[in-house]
Amino acid sequence: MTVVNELSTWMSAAFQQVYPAADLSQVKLDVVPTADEQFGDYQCNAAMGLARLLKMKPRDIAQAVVDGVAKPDCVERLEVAGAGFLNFYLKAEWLAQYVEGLQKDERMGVSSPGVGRTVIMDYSSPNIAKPMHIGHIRSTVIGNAIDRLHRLLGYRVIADNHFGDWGTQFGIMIMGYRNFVNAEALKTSPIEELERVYRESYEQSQKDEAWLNQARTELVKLQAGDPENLALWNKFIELSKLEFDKIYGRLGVRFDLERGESFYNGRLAGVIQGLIDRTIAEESEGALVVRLEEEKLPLSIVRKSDGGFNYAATDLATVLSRVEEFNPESIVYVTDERQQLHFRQVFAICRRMGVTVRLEHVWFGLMRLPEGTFSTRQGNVIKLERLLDEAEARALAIVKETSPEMSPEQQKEVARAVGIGAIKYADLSQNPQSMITFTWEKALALDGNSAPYLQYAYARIASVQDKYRERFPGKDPSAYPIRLTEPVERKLAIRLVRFGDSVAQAAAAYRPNYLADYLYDLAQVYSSFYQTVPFLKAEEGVRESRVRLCALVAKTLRMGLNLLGIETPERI
RNA sequence: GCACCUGUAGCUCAAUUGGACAGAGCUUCUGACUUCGGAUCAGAAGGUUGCAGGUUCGAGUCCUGCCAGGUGCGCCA
Repeated sequence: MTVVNELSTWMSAAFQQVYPAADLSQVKLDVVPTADEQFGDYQCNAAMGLARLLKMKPRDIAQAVVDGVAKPDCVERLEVAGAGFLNFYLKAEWLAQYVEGLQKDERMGVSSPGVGRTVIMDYSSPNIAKPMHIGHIRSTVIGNAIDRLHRLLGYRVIADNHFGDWGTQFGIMIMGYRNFVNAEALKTSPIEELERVYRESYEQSQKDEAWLNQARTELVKLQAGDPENLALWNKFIELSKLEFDKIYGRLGVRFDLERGESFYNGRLAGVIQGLIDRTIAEESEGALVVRLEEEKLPLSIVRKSDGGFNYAATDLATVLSRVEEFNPESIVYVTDERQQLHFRQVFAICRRMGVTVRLEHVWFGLMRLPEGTFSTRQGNVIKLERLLDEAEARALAIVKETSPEMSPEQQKEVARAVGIGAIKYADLSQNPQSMITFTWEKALALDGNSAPYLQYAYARIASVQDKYRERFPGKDPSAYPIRLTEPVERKLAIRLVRFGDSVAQAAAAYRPNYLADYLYDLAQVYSSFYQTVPFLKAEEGVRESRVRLCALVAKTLRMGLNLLGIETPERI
């Protein structure tokens, strides 16, 4: 149980006790961390909200609680301040005790609300036969962080990479392959060659009607199971997956399932028939549509007038299939903002079909270049591979300069962790929904609020601990109690205590940046601690207490960064 | 035309979902002991939160109207 939960529970009971007649259900009684440490460690803002309900002054309401109810054990002082805020100041000894407990707790105070619950995560989902570019990194990195957060909270997470492997692009693709492919190029860089072939065939189709018709024919043949086209299609998938796996390997991303859209082909007709039978869908201009006026949404086409199914049909079939097979509590999609309407329509249709699973669309802002949006056709895309290479190269230049004593292999390894970490953190530290303008400078920043700042803090702690063992061989810091005497130590302890809440909050809101914020704040307080008080030169007892605090910060940073998919080398 | 999103310091972004005087980083300026890693720390400067109203104890956050940008909207996924 986290401190917030404990205090919130107490707070509710306290209000209940003092105002038994009031209907408290409509007021938020939660206790939250204070915005500013001058107002204590935690605060409750409920008294202001209750003022109208009780027809009393907020400060009087708060004061009555302070006077009328015994404080919880952990609280030193409970004060009424400002307009009617209730400020909690925790006891130093209790804090120290709690922190001792965190050291023994492998989970660092993170609770397990997800035990026995299943969530399906649908993220990354690149298109077959196209290279991954910077537009794919957000879905992959944000989705993976949300995935990891839920796993730690005890959820059974099924991460599914829902490849785009069944679009109309395959007709054009097959035509291109037959006419333009260069076997040599296909061997050395398969995806780039496939992309080139696609582009050429696409251009041809734009100016050549016969070409386009032939492409359509090839698509129909493929969908009808033509062995030759099927073989080509499988080849595209195989080559693409090899390429994707390289990227996923570098990013530390793993999926439990890799089911492309084609996996659901066999179910499409049945699902659509169900919509017809239940009169959810109707015919209009030859197509089959679902009208969504009640939901105030534009209608959705679920089957084209030529009888073909589109992505709405696929997504519906996917939901039904997932529900049937895994019975999840929720399905979470991580895609860019352009798909908001689409998912709202799909979710609305699901509800009409009686699907009760919780459906969440976690959308993020489109990534664009300073000169505008990028697109495959304009050819101004930045390949993900190149971005990762560049990040590692820049990190390597710095590592060589600052850690010349390391072996070249070690430098490379550190540069990898730092470079990839920097890229991920640049994305995860901001609100997913904000639109981001890509610049090399920002994506690869290595100072200030960045992954290397956190990794640096971690590496310094590792160094402190090595030096401690060196200078005081055989000594166990845990034999000494944790003492919180300096203000900065108390500040640090409060941060440690908040880790569990921070993780829970980030997961519940699907907002990894809450956790990134927390970690950055923790590292800042630690850096200040590191700079202002001596560890190894402090007197016995104080020294051990501080070394123990260092260890706890290290543990928290390691766990927290791991949740963001960022590594923590012992030396950087 | 309709719908959704965004607008916060010179730049890039936060803001515990309605809470206390709006916070960081970058940039600029000042300082850090022959001490545990200076990829650091302490400090300064920088704001009418796009504009105008409204709701209430309290608004960057909610409502209305404008302005600017982005995205989507019957046969691509």
